[in-house]
Amino acid sequence: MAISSPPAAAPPGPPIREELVAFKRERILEEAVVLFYARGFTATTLDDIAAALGVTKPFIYTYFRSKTDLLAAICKPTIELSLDAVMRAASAPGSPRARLRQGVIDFAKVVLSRQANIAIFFREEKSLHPTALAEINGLRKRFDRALSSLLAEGVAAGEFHLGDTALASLAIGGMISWAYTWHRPGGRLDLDPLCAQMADFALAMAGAA
Amino acid sequence: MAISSPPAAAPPGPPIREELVAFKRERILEEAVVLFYARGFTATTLDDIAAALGVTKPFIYTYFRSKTDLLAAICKPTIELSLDAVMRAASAPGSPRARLRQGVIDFAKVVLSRQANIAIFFREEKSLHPTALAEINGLRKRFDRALSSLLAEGVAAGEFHLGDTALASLAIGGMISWAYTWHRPGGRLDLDPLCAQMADFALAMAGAA
DNA sequence: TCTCCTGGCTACCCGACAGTATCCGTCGGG
DNA sequence: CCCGACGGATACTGTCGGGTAGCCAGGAGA
Repeated sequence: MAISSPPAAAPPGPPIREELVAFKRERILEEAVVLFYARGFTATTLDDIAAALGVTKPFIYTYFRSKTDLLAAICKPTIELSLDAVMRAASAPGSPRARLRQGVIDFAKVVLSRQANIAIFFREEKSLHPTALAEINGLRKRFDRALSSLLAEGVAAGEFHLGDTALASLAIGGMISWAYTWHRPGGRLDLDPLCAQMADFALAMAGAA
Repeated sequence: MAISSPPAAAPPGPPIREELVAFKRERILEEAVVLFYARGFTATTLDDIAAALGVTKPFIYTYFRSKTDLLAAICKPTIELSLDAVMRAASAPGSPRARLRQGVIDFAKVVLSRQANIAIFFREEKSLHPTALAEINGLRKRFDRALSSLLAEGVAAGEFHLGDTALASLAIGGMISWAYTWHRPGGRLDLDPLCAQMADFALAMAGAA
């Protein structure tokens, strides 16, 4: 289901060759993230990305079908990681309280460690191919549902106190997601205490005082 | 020699003419918001906007200097309204608790009623002229400071319980701002109850249980 | 050393869009 | 009934960026 695989890569190819291809793709993505984040998607040309890599435009075209394909490859895996974080929390053992705390921490870590990717997704959503956008929005729906049902579980267990779990999941998700807007790596707070405080806020919102 | 018709719009110009100009500017902005919101800034051409208004491109150029000027005129007043909401709350009489509640409600109303403008700002930030962006970011700084000091006041009064008021103001501001992402007018919840619930979340985060 | 063949580069095309120079119809005033 | 001015349209230009066709270098095998 490789959303963006090299057009003419033979599946049973030589072993090392595949790794080379993967490595090149990864380097292209890295540089693209830096530039898209700094200048925006449309303001960044493929020539810019190629120049940053010390290659030329056709090089990129041998590893990605199009500019929007590149964008999708930046956004989708990051959203998948966010979903993973909350899914893990939803299906883990332990009290809803502990699981919510851990889920929020893991999700916050994804947001903060892949800040640029997150920012690019939310800013450039409109530039994604409709199909890719639909896939990603499916992931986001599952994210909200998982968080919401974890909250509902906590309410049923008497640990949380809130009326509208769907709204609360949007509020909690929003509070964390928003961090891509203001977080500056190497700022006043380190990653771990920051995530811990966010988790405290989330627990407060859930009425787990 | 009272030549009574200044060629360009002079401050003491004719009375009704000014209103006409303001009206045309407003209509242009309205249509631009709709299109920028739906398709994105760079994907929308000035010809598109002109067509939606039933006019042509030079018409727009007589009321706005450039495409980015149009963008600034969409974003800045909306951010000003947000700042107003929290400034009013900060300098109002009453308990910190009541003022935080009201401030959050007012701010949420700005976000939800001008959802498209907010979305455009956060998505197209990079397309703003650096000067305009700097002005807007100044407003946002003041927003955070005002909210943060209201929280500090509540802590001093013993009504709120939290350690880091600066972080809390980012978290609360983020939770509300994020609503532009998911709110659908005419959805499950009406405006007023929605804002009220957001205010409850904010109070919970402030430790005002 | 000759010859494929693969991977990357040079050089180009084409469409699109911001911004502008110029023209035209209309309307008020004399 | 003419004149001048103004609002707006038509039509053009310059530029820029995504995407592609075709060439060339260099290594591996014979």
